[in-house]
Amino acid sequence: MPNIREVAKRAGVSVATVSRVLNHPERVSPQTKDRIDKIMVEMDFSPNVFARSLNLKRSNSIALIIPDIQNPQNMEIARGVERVAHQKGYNLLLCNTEKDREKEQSYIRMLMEKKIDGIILAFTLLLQADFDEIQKKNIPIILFGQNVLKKNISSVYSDFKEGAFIAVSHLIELGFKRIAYICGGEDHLENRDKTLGYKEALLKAGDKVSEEMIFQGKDDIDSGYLAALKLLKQTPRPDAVFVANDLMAMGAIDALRTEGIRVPEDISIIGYDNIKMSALIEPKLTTVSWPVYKMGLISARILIEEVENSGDVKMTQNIFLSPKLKIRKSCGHEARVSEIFD
Amino acid sequence: MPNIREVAKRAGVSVATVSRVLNHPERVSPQTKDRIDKIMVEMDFSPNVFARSLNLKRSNSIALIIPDIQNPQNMEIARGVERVAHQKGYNLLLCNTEKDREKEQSYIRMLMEKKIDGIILAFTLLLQADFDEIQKKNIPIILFGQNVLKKNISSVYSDFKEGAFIAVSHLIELGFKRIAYICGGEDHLENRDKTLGYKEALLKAGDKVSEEMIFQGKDDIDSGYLAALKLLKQTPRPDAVFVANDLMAMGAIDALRTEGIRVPEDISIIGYDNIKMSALIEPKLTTVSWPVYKMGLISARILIEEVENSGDVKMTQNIFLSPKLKIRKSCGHEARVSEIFD
DNA sequence: TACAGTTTTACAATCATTATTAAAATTGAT
DNA sequence: ATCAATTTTAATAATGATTGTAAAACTGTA
Repeated sequence: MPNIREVAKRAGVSVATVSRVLNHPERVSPQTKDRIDKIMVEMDFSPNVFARSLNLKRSNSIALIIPDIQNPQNMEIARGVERVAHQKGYNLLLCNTEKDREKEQSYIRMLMEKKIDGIILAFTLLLQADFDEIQKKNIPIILFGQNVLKKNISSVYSDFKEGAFIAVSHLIELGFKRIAYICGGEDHLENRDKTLGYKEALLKAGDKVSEEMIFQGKDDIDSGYLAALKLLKQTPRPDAVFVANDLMAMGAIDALRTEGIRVPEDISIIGYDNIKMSALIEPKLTTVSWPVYKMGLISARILIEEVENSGDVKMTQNIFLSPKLKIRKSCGHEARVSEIFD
Repeated sequence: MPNIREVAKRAGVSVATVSRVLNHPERVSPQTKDRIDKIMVEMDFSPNVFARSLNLKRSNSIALIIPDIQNPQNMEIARGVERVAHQKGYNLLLCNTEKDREKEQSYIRMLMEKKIDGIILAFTLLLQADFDEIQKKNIPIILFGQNVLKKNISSVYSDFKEGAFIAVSHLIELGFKRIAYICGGEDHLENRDKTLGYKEALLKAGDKVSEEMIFQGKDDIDSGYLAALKLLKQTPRPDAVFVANDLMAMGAIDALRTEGIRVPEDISIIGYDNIKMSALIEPKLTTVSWPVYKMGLISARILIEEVENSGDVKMTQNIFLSPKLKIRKSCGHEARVSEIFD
């Protein structure tokens, strides 16, 4: 593993010239550049990144912090981010917080010490104090999926309140009267937004919101299963359920099936996320889709932009992509429509 | 962001002493250690990782290379690896090759330049030449899921040939006579192993292997769907299918359902992987399970062990975990058993 | 040859740490 | 108080690339 000095010696030039070939090739004559390039491959030389980073104060890596690596939506973010990062020559550090604020904070600390170039924070549990800490260190961050505009922090988000509103309004239009709600962990802001959307849709339709119709889940399959079992004990039994994500919806459907309840004939279900699997279960899940992968791409792009233009005045971008209803079978659309016209 | 010199000055000691407090606290008197510790918090000092790495020639990060971030099994590996890495104070670089050998090579090159401490290579497409390259640089690697022992390279694997053998043997025991096979990308070694297992099981049972019963998939849902459609055109129609992974199996079941073929009444399906979702579809999928998450944990553990003991003589470990049949509904076990006793 | 313009050099400083070696301080025993 | 042994600290070198400055060595043209 040769260093720049040896390359310079072999080429009969100064280290400054070799360095310039590496960093400002336009300031070096094409002939010498070619010659030095050749010698570098020949010697299998590549500049020592540690030394370079020490000097430049950049690591050429970005980090993605997600709450749950087992959630396919989280992985879609990662897929998008990885793609852009690799394409732009950045490494991607993956940080899975397991929905644990302490682990998230520990990661943040680790990353700041590591002098990471930038961070994408998805569905964060951090508090304002934590953000202040990060901003003090001047590390660019992108907030992903957070519908709260923070001063000087760029964000990429989808409106989960709106999405929930659309979903529940759909159920209302189909004529359902007792619409239950299985919500996700309330420490996550986007889940609170969904709750707001659920309530607002009911209120707008003149229905009243009953807390007994809200069942607490924890964003994963098993908690969806459990919530559905509880929900069945409710009398009168709900005739439709809005589930805050597809994973829980799939758990819920599984529970209903084991209990012999038919979906959508006995109960309609609507999910959120439009994960790939939601089209493979029986009945195919009606759900709210939002462009996670694309949002992952965008996040990485604007993060890297911020990293590379950190000299200029900072431009804070807040990018918004809307959710859309994806109608399939789990709300028995066709069946219901005819019922309505009975 | 103070440096070690400023801390030293403030404490009235030399930088060497501060450094020793950081790295060999036992070689420093408890009083001065305490005093300097206090000053370090006070000044919010943390040692510069670039300078440290430059000196120590280690980055404190490991990389995980996987072929497909969208495959839940791949993410289970990542989950295990991330857990151990974080616990031991390492950062995890995530590299998604998208099953592209060029991208995999480009990552390897990037990582070697980055002087990564170690690499976990899952389901690699690399050739011997690539390995030689890596070994020349002396970077510890762990091969994941590769049933090929390479000299001086530790590995963690499950026997996919055996798993396929178990699956197909199960179908044979259930009395199926025309057992088709939807295989995964043949450039992946573990898929070739599964093919071997499929053939061996048939041969052992005295059945003959027919190439027309083998359908090429590409490891994802859609290719499973397509393969199933082709399979239906076969006459006589297969009465059971071994699918090389659950993702494709789910795609296949979806195709069969759209074509009005019942599973397991008309065709039985057995998958591979036992992904969480496989228990949520209708019918619940019979499949072969293997401990991916655990293997992820182990991989990270032995990798970090190798990284940290790189001074000692190297111990090559080859760790093996066996697959197990998970019987659910998609082969119509109960139904079939009774048929057999008719 | 002289001149302007471009390209390259030599050298030092910088980044922040750790390892090595040598020196200083402390301890206990006499 | 003295000496040796031990502990603790200091001083310096090494890690490898980047950058800047001032001087030198090349171009080609007139």
